[in-house]
Amino acid sequence: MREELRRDRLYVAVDLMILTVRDGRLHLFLSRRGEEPFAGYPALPGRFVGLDETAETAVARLISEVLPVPEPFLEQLYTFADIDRDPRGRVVSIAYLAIVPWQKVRALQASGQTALRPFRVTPTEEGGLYLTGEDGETLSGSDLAFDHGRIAETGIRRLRGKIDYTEIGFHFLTDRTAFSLGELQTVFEAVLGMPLDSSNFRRFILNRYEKSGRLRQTEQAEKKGRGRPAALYRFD
Amino acid sequence: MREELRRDRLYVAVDLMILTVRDGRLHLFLSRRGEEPFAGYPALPGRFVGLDETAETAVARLISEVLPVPEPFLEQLYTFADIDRDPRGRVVSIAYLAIVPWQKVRALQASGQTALRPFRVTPTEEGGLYLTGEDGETLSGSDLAFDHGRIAETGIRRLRGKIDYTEIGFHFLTDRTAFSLGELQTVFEAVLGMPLDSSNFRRFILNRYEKSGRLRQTEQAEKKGRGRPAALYRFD
DNA sequence: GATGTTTATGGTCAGAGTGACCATAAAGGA
DNA sequence: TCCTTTATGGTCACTCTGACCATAAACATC
Repeated sequence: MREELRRDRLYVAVDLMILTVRDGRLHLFLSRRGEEPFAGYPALPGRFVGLDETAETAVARLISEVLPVPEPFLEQLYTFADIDRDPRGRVVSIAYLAIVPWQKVRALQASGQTALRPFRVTPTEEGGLYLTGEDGETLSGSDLAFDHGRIAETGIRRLRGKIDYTEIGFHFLTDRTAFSLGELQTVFEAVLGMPLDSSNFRRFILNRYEKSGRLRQTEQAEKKGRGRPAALYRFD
Repeated sequence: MREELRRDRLYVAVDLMILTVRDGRLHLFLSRRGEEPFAGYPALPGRFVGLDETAETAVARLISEVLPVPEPFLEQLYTFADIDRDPRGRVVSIAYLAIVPWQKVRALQASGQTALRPFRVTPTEEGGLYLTGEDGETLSGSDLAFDHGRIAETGIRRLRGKIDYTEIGFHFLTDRTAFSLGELQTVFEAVLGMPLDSSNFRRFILNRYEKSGRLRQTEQAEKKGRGRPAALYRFD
């Protein structure tokens, strides 16, 4: 979409918040804009919705272009339709939330299959947030292109609000691979931004998901590092 | 918007679910389409979003045209972007939820200021719903124009899910006018579709909202009909 | 190999919240 | 006056949750 946007019509785009938990911290993937407007600014990956695609297919195509992990978890977040949110013209943006396991991103990072960069997310007391890049670069919401700061704040708030009464947290872990409750707790702690009591956490999760059969303990046990080996579970 | 839609571009519309509680039942307001497509079908009121308006202003203008109650509660619901949802062309619809107190609608009804008709909402076990008009006309979701049945189902599900951990239920009652806990309970029962224990309900509401000061008991008491007069409360 | 560290797991206890009841208060109607 | 109706208040058992304490099973260090 290099050409100018026409001023006499209205466009629909999707913008995508891709989230992961890496090293016990919540991270958001940002691209860097190459073109005006906001050239050089960090931004959420986005694309225009074509006549031949739904919002969902547009998002699926977008993620396959910028971070091709198979079957990421997707959820529509909110639609932003302020008149002046894009200086090129009138663009209505349907924002989506994507959740990917860090483990799956890692291979893509190494082989250079993505230009996205992870930023550590630190929410502020007032509902805002700031973002820290791997090189230490620190951004606040207003440093993002367009209204992407506001979109990101909305997404983080949504995620935080949903994690303890939906199964959304499980999507940070690799599907079809067993995980320990400790790993799941790390996800929850990263999302909520506070430490949790492991004993209470385990009781909460097992009461909620094991009795209903959604979560099953596997035969295997953890093999690696320090500490007592954890039992491994499988979800769904 | 009588002219044809162009096939080479994309349009954005808002569709509005206006809900009220009347006689202890949840009602949804529907219009009847006068033109093709779906001429004669019941539908959610909607309008196209112009270049000079946000989605919010489009919704505000829409409701002032079809059901002019002052300051209705509005909340964005979901954006529907299926390719074939409108046979005229590609129309992306941002659905909104509006909540109005029945008392405020009544005057408009009497003076013929609205062509909308209230339909009693009855959700089914499977997440669908059917709608009953004042004349006994019964509709299922698939009897509505476009994908409005699906939109309505989404809205009802959202409302039910939110009523007991947000203050959304209060918006069914007249702002700036005191109400009894019995009236509030009627709202909750209508939304949830089941009777509640009045003693437990009162404890729930007072614990939740009175201690934080959002809900205050007024000096007044109910005057009317049978039974012990209720204390009147004011919210916010 | 004994000891300490680390992580996983299990249990207790008090307080909050909730559903199912029962009881009483205050009005109008028969 | 008695009955019905609605509002209000309280009890009791059960669940959920946060704050702890204790034990288990691995590795690390000396």
